[in-house]
Amino acid sequence: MIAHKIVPNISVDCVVFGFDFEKLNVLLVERELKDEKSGEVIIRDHTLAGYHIFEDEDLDSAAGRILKGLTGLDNIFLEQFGAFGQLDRVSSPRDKRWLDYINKGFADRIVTVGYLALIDNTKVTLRLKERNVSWFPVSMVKEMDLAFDHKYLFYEALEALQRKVKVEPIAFELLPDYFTLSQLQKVYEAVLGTSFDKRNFRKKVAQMHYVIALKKKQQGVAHKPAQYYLFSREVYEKTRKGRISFII
Amino acid sequence: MIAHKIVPNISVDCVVFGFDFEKLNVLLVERELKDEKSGEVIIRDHTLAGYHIFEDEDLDSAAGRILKGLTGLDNIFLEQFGAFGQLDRVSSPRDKRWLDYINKGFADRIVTVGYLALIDNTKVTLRLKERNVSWFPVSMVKEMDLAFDHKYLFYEALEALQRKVKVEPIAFELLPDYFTLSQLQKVYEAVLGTSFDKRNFRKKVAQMHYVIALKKKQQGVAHKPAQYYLFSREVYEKTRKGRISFII
DNA sequence: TAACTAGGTGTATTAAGTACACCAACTAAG
DNA sequence: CTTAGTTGGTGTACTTAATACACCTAGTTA
Repeated sequence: MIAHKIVPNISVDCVVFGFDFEKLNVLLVERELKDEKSGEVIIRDHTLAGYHIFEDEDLDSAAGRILKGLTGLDNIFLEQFGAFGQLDRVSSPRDKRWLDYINKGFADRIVTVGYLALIDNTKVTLRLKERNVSWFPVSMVKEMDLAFDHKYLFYEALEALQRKVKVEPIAFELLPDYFTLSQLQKVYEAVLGTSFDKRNFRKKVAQMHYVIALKKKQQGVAHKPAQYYLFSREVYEKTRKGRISFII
Repeated sequence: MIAHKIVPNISVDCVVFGFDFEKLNVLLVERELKDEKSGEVIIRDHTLAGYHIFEDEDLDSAAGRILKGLTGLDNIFLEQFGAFGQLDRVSSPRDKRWLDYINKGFADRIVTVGYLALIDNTKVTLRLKERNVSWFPVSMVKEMDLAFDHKYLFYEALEALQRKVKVEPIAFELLPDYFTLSQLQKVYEAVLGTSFDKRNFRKKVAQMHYVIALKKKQQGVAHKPAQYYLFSREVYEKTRKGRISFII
């Protein structure tokens, strides 16, 4: 492993969303600081997944590297949702204390680039517990105190997700390759915090020619088995409507 | 004037759009480098409006400061459209030469935060020529070589503008406080690069209750005088529809 | 074999998008 | 003072999408 040189004042934070067929979850890293002498825990709270960038990597690569480290996955959906450089980003006494202990060499003034990541829960669940990383329901995160300004970044990411999901086919990133229409509906409901009428929802999906029915059906479920569908990016790219209308 | 300490590896670039009732324009700064001995011009091309951030200012403040310097205006519409940290951002020989001469103290690896700015042309036109700054039609910029990766940033900003204008009432930022419906239509057409049917456009505007007819009319024009309208952000905020439908 | 569960379907109404043509009000030129 | 030129302003018919709403189906489990 090559030792990479860190850029001290630029970092990347990832807000990683996952869907467990019930609700939307966020990946948080537990931060724990023990007193050197007594061993007593001084700080225990949560942060987003983030780290400084290296001198020799792009921003996107840095985000990819961080996610790979936490989830073991490559090719995760990743998109910037903003850059954050408030002077008071690291303001609370506990954050300062943390930096005093841990981050000694790093600058006080850090600009962080926020990345929204969407992952298919069924592909992970793996190496999360080795590290102190776990899923938290979005509803719970809203009640938690996160380190630094990460609560703010979380909200910004959530809003970006809600904005984008209405306009781009990114909900599929939260589902496995094959999914049922009920699962698709639940993702939209979980992300947007609403509920849709089943028949109207399916009517809408029927217009999306890039959501394609498979021959497979569910098996071993205690009800009428549902049909599986897949999302074809290829068809999407070809048939996307160049709507030039505006809706404000 | 206080001397501010510069953050060497973080900068802000502004893509400033303006509308002259005909077409969309972008503000570019002429970059000129003369040979120290001969006085011969070695480099002459254009860049976006940008500069490094100061240690003691936020990103938004930095962007605001840069715009204030170029246009004299405060309270300009400003929004991030991305952060750019490619390793090869500064790649061409002329860019390297430029940095050798001018930017001696600065880092090679610079992350820049891109800001989209929209301004009402009628309020500027002022102090632009004192500095080597001027408006270029978007169509012309597409044909120009800009310094660094600024051509790329320009396209990213243009796309962000086109995306946002369809969904948020930002077209008004490009118009004076009072405007006619034809002017409003022309902004949309200039930004999106299309044309709309006049009657359908006006039908749509009629649904926007935050576009309010004034009693004033145009004067001294060689045709039927048009009515003036204004955009009320207040009404917009109150009446914006919480559409939870998705259109993909 | 009955109870349970989620899957799957159609119709009527309303709202919005689209295509399309003519008269009105003002100035400028003759 | 009349005409030409220019942009402003309006309405209708048709098509498409959004919404509201209720019942039968195909499996598993008790």
